[in-house]
Amino acid sequence: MTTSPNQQAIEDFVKIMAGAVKKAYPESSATAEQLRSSVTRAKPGFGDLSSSISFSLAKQLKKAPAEISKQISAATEAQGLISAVSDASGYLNATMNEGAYARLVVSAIKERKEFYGSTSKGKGKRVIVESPSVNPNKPWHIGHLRNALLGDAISNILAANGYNVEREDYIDDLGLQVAESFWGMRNLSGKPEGKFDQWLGEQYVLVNKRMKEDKAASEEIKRINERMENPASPDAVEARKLAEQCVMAQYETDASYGISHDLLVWESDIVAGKLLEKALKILESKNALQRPKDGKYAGCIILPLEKAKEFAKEFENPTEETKVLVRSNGTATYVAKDIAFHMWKFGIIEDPFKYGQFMNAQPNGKVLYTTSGKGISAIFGQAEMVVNIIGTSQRYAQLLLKAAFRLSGYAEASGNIIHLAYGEVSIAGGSLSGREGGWIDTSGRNYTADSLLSEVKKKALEIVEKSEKIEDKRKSGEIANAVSLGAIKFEFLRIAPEKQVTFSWERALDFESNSAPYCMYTYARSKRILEKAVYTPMELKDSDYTHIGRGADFELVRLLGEAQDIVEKACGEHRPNVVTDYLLDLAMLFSRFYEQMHVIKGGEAKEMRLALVWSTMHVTKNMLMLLGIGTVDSM
RNA sequence: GGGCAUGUGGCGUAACUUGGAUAGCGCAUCGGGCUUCGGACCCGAGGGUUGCGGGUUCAAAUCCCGUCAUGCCCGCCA
Repeated sequence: MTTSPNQQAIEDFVKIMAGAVKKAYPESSATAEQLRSSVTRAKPGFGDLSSSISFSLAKQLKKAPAEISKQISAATEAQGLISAVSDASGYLNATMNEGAYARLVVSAIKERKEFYGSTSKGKGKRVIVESPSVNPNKPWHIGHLRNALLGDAISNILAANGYNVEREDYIDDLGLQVAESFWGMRNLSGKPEGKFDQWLGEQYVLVNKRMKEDKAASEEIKRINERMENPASPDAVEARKLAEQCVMAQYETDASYGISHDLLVWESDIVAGKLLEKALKILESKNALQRPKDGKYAGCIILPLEKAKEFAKEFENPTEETKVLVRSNGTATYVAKDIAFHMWKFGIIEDPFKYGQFMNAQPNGKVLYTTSGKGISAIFGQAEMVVNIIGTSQRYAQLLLKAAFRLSGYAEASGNIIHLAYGEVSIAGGSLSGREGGWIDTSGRNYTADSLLSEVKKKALEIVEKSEKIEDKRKSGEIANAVSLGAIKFEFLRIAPEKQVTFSWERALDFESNSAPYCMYTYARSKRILEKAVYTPMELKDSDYTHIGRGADFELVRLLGEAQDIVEKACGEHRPNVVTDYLLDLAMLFSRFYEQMHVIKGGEAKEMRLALVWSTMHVTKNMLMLLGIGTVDSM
């Protein structure tokens, strides 16, 4: 287990305090854990680390915090990375030994390079991330994009914490939407042109309008949908082909955003594999189900929820006493299907799938597998943890899912289903409904992921072409592409997942400050400085570490020493915006450092400062990678 | 009717899970800085009763209760 430089400093501070507390107040008790959790990053002007332990001890000691901190402070003996401890209005403030800490941070980065910041917390644990699961009859709009970007970032962050991550995309090819599109292909006159998902999505809007006006068409679509449930029917085979063609087009969007997956799971394969029947059998054997003979739910299979009240306060509402899993006509509800799918995810149900190759040229170079009627057997699923990137509107459905696991005795799995609920994306004055066509803008600038990327690219190219820093103009397109992807991804990821987003073109096209281009600029800038200095990273001499100051240089060291803490936090909270915040701090501090102290003409401090530039460059790159954002050497 | 989430300067947001010193950052506004390592930058100024009202606490943006606003959910629909 790797301990970050910051954590090491905190440990030293904790040791010092433990010794001092014992000496000053032998009658008191403060555990290492209490001391540890009392430590925070110090406010500027109060050293490097602060502890509020005196406030907690005040009650049991019946003394004023200021008096306690004074006594403890007086009893401290500096050791390790901490050079001094003082007290101020009740707080204990520790000052780090700059040279020793800088040495620790710089050497850790030199040693671990692209792995600096990563941990082995989740080593050996399989986790499935499900995202973005877009219906296979329309293009991704910017809401789906938010989902996909969160899924990609969370997957990267989990992987950086040592988890074995499986990226899955669930394709609901049996929904009414697909039946509608299927009907449209047969009955409307338009012929596919352009990108298939875009075309199909536009047609879907037309079919949907028609359904409202034309009762016969509406009835026929419903019959098609019923036939699709039978895997052997010609309609099922044809509809699957249509959906596959659409998914193929959607994966061009995946690829253009640099996103890859491991597996597509098709609803039709879940049905063919009889997952639902197996799941119901298991639930029944655990006495979690009921089959009422009369009353409101006569003929249904239901999941009673009274017992769920004990563990989820959301179930306290007395109107929700039950959830229907199978209707009286024998068809299953969404929640039932989802329970079955999740039993497969956790390996509770034996794997009935065969796997084929869907694509072999993804951005990460890996094959994209798909569930299929034929193909090879392989090890997918069997996860210990499942992260579902699904909108907040599905909160209740996800709770029912967890409840079903809990009620059937799979308490551990239930706790390991994580619903990463993100706020849905809207546009000023409207929604992005696929059905109603809210994603289509008559100005030609759509709210699709494809359209967004091409608009942002246009703007980026304008800026790039004006840049004097790019010597090789042939690279302009490539650079504009990288900058655009970064800008878009960062703009979505910097906002906490649970917050709703109202999309704005103005913000999407702003590349200044709080943005990926700002962070990428830091990288390109540091890279160029190192080139000019003809720098090769090597061991610094002891004397070099005496040239670390107390200004932006040490602040930078502090931040660099926290990278791993950030990666752990982002993972534990499932919040990529922890990483974006860190990157902004890092870029800002680097700029300040650069303005304040000359690197190449830094005299005796030159080697130390170059090492900081080199370190910042690496850490910036590592952290951007977690967000799926690449770097460019010039921009 | 019930439940969940959100509410922070004009706008977009961070800190809330785990209470801690002066609520951080960006945009916009105003003022300053390129003959010096990359100006997609930096420095400075103004702008806040953290929706509102109570409570707990030495200490509340953070925890508890109430209330208002916004969004979403509460089907044998999909």
